[in-house]
Amino acid sequence: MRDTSPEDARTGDLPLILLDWYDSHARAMPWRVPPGARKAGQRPDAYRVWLSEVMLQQTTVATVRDYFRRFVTRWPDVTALAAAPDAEVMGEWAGLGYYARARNLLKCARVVAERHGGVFPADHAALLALPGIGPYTAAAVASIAFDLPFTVLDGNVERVMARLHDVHTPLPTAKPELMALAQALTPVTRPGDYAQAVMDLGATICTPRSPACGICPWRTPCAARRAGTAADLPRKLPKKAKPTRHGTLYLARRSDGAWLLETRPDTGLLGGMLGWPGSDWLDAAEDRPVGTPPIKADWQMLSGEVRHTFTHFHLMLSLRFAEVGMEAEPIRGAFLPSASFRPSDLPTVMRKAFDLLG
DNA sequence: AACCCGTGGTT
DNA sequence: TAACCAAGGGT
Repeated sequence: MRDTSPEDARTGDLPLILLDWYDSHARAMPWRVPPGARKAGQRPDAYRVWLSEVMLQQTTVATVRDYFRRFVTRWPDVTALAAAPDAEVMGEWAGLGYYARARNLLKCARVVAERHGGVFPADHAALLALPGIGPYTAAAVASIAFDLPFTVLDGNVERVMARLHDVHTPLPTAKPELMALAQALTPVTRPGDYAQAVMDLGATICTPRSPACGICPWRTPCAARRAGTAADLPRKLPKKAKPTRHGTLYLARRSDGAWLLETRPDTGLLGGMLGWPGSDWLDAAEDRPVGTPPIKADWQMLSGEVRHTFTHFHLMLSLRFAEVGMEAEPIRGAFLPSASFRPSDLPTVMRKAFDLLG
């Protein structure tokens, strides 16, 4: 067993202290190879690492687990994913949010399939050049899948570094400073396990609200713990208030059970996703926007209302419902046969509207 | 550089 | 209940 006394901290062996902690405290995840197996030479599949990392962008592990399992069951490798129809991938992603991720996921899979022979490049710069792979994900795949010594800087690492070094500069200004501190600690040995170890530390011990400093493997060298500032770090610039927008959705059911839906344009909010036709969504309107119905029908207003909050605004939607005959011609959207309509293919705000029908 | 882009759980 | 937060990337 390696020595983890305070002596290590003073001699600057923080990475080893953390790796020792990780060896016994690593969280188990479907895309992860545990530290014991990694030491025996096993490496995680780069496709699974990449897929999990994209899903985990701004998304909790608990939410990602089931999506990840469904994706790898349906598309076991990048070639299979690259061959999938857009609508199937967007439908499987529905509910996860940040739908540009799914569009870029497909673009990336197709580039890897066509230009890299179906193999993810073991090269940081080549990874960074792929759609949907930014600085964090490139470093994560390079280190976790290929054990290349790159430094991940996500929300966890920012928090851990801000506390370890008692950095009071608010985010996002502090980002370059925190990156430099994180890079200085990244070891050449086991960089993949180290990257996952820092994130596990941030997720389980060095948590945002009440950090468990008493059981932290870095409690001795931690400057914020010494200063009593851990729970207040990292500082963040205040966020803008969210405006409230209003709009109307139209839900039409044909006599054969088909639903009138449209695929949204692949740019902007809910881009590329299935949804109910409706009005524009406007700020604090005196009169709620009604727009133009997508089909000629006897529309009835529903009493209920959909409330939903996006990243940067609240939304309140009123609903109108109609039953139409087989001869009816949509002005917008297309009828989707009930046999091929899965409510789970809808983004959450649209599924809320469907659920409101009962 | 600043803004856009989802959702669900926690406090 | 409202605010905060999560393995960020694109433009």
